[in-house]
Amino acid sequence: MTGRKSERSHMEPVTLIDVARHAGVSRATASLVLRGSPLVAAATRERVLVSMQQLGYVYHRTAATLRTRRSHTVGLVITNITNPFFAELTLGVEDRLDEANYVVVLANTSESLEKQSSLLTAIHENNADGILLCPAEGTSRETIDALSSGQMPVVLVVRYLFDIDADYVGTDNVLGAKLAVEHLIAHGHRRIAFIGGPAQSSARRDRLLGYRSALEQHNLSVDETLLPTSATTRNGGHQAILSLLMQNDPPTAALCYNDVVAFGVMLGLQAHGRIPGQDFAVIGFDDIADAALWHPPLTTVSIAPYQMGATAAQRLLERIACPDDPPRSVILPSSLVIRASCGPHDNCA
Amino acid sequence: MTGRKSERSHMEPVTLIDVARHAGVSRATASLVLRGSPLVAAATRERVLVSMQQLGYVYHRTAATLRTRRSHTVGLVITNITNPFFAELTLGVEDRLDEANYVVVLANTSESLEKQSSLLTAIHENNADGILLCPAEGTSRETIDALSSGQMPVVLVVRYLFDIDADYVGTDNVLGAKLAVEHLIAHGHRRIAFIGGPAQSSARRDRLLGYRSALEQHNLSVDETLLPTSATTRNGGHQAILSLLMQNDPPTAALCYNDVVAFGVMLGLQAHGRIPGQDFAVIGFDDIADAALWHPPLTTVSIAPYQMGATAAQRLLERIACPDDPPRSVILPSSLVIRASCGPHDNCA
DNA sequence: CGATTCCATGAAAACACTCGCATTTATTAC
DNA sequence: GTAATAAATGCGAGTGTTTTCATGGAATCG
Repeated sequence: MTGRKSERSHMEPVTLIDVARHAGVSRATASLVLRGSPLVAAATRERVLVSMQQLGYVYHRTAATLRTRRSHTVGLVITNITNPFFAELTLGVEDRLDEANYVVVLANTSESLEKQSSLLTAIHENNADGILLCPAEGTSRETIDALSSGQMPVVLVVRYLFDIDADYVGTDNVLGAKLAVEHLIAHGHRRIAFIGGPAQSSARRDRLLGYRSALEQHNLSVDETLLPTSATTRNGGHQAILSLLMQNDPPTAALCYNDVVAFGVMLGLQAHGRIPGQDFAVIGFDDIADAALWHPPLTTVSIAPYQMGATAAQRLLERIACPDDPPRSVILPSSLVIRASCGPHDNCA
Repeated sequence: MTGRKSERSHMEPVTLIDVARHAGVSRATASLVLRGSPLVAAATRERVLVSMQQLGYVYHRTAATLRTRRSHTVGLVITNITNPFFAELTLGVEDRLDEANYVVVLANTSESLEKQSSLLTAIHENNADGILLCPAEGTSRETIDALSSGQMPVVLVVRYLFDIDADYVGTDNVLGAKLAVEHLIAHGHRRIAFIGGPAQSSARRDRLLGYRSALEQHNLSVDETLLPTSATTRNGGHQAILSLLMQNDPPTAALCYNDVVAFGVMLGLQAHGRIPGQDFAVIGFDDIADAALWHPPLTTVSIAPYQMGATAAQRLLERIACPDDPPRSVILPSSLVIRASCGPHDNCA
């Protein structure tokens, strides 16, 4: 007898026709079973399912995609896979899209335009039904235009582009930053830095807007040397605070572009012999899970990454369903979560 | 005149036939151009390329996959997207696979078997050419068998399964843990904890093996109450160290399952008024980028996540090329990176 | 100049599935 | 028992690409 296994190992993949033949029905019926159509009798359905089981059939989504022009796949393109903010956002996206029976393809650009461009075409070539995109720094409107003029539904997350009218889901960065800076001012700080983030991103610009507005409202001037950009990493924050502390008139507090940068800043302060929350006030942005665990626990602007992901996913589903609707922006609220990184008793006058 | 744009927006996607017609060749020729075949004259090639450009043609990989049975896609299934270890490993995978013109689909199980199973079938249905899998805790051999008997090349990364002979790329966990514990012993520690990790994973078991072996070699007994498992997160480490410190005879040092857990442990120590590196020695595992940035910098077992990803990718490519070769294990070396979390002057007798 | 070789090209068959429509079978009402 | 209706199934064409094979044309050589 020939070994069953070696037969197997060279076997052609089993198709719907095989299943149909095995179950004694036509392949159309088998297809209906597959898609849970009510048109097929319970007994028949059962028989077909058993055949699928026995033959080890696996659904050939690729072929189905070709026919239906629907891949049940969407791409999620983020800029920094290392940042827990995006991890949490990704979870929100996946949960919502799971419900709708979509598979999400996660891709990471590391803020590189070339990488982004090759990832986008890869996603496009694979017939994704839509794309969730956090545009890398310097992304041009043509990139988005090329996608949407090619019928690809796109919704921007976290960052938007100024010169293009596209779907966007983000948070109220201006308000969040303003609340944070007001909190610092209320604690008596006058020299307040704004640290980090990609120079060109809408997120940094808007947060900086809130920062400026709060200072102006309290008749404080903005010192442009206190606004360093940085890599959006712990290391970036680390470097930035170190060089700020070297200044003649160093700041006494900082609002950071995000929590990861804030962690780096706190580490840098410690390395410099300063104690965050005592010597120096630090506020983050995002409110990722780790923020509450730090020592001291980080005061930060909460922007609910999970919910943001879920909302963006929802928006994309709507866009896929109605490709001709006008673009919409969804701005989620932000709020200040007060912990201990601005002083032992953060509640102020 | 009808608006060009609205025409566009309802236009059928442009196919190879359109391109061929536009360039005045057959679609076969166009296809050859697409794949860079030397069979087509330079002038003709140019003409076709221009047509593609002008018509905005996008390659329909799905259709090509159907025909060639090659999707140029591989799945990478990890257990914790939040852990920078996996982020770095992912980078290694992507870089190697990019070179080979593969697209990697990243999927995250959060250590859930149901999630893993649904992700695996999704990847299978989408005709991935292979899968890189870090099996979630409790994964059965049947899961892998189902895949490979269905002709799907699989290589395990980071963790292996005991009862199955499959490709595997990992590190020398036993040696790494042994080196770490010996370092702690040399620093005079006698009560040494091993904290965290998924109870059933090969990685925890092997690291524990090295831990035991080092203790035995120095005639130290193993206290089973010092070996808590935990969620493989900062929070998990945080909780674990807190309850360890509540014991009658608490440990004075800990080897942690990985760096993330070690960070949590250090945070927990601080919250408990202890100073890691002075009061208490901590060693991590992985050597992710953040390890060097912590305060104090973390002594840890380096296992080169990026290289591990690249190696695993390489192994998968080989497996795809030669499906019938016998499975192979690749064990990468591990080494101890001494920094400051075991004392101010880590270099010992 | 004729024959041989070599290249470039086009026609058509796969690939595995879905969908509209036609056909068969079962159910019910009178 | 028959007709009308409803339910279940089968047929065949279509999805965009790759690949084989045969053919026609150009180039080369004796």
